[in-house]
Amino acid sequence: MDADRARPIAVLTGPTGTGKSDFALRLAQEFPIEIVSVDSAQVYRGLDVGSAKPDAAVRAAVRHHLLDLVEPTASYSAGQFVRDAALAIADIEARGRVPLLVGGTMLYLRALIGGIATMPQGSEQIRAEIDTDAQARGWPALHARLANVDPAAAARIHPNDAQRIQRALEVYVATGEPISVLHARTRAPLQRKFLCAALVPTDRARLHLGLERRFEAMMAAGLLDEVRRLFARGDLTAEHPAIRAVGYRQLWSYLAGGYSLQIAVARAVAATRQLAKRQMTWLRSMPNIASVDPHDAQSFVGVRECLSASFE
RNA sequence: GGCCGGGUAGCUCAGUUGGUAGAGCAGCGGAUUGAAAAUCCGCGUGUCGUUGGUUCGAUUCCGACCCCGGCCA
Repeated sequence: MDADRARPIAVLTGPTGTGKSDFALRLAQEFPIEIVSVDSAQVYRGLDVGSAKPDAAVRAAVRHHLLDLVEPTASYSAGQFVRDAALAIADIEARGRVPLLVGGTMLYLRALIGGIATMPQGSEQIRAEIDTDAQARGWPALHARLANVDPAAAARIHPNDAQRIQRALEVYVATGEPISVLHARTRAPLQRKFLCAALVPTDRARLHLGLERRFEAMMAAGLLDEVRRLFARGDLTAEHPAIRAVGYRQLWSYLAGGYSLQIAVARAVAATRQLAKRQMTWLRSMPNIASVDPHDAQSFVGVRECLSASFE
């Protein structure tokens, strides 16, 4: 058990659509691995084909954690993820097995590795109040209000970044403390080392082609029906985080009459490319991650080499 | 074949009363602390269809030609 605690935790990340899950399954054939998903869309029940969630057969073969945690009406979060992931890792290791973190939600990953400040979770009520205020006075006015109570945060947050202005004010209203002060108290949640490999394609054009084909495959696998089911529930709107996910958002707009299916698909594919690009921007800024090109013939061997110290 | 539109950034289009042009989207780079597959910031030289003519100067005016729509034969 103490040997386990000293052992670094393996992480396999990278932009969307690069084969992380496939590699994870192959690793699981060689080592006593259980997979911990690091994915902000797969936590929602009912988001299956569009989130590339492992199916029942795969989940029967290899145990997966942190899938289907909440209803799509709910709002999951990075803070919740850190707690859930820590519990999953402890559970896996307590049974003598080895966790492998797999996924591309970089904020979640960074929060787990580097920590996230202890702060109140989002409050519907406070956010609604701030929204009302913003409607009346405009976001620049709220940015100015933030500058009064928390100049450090205001300096870091762009006056147009409504979401972050709102969050900073929300935290101040809820706690009476500036969010910048809380951020400064951030500490790593786990006293563990991490061994990180990332699948990062060198050839951008090839990545783009792959993402387009992948989305078409999702459509062929019934993604539109899946979104129709969510649409028909009646308790979801385009504002819910689950419905804002890539693919779901665009098909939702199509169902709501916003534009044609053809345009929805084109926009969904573009949104996927943009997601992959942002994920790669994250990776460039994160230290100690070994990059492997998934198109390289030796990529699987490379990943196994990177992570093997965690498995033995 | 005739007439009418239109051919300008990868795409959709605006514009220049003659001084070589700009939006949206896409793309690229960046930020990222409980919505993160979210949110936000920055980046715009392209034979202005081709070719002659007029002009100090043409993408803009005139002619011819080519291509794409539509209408008429």
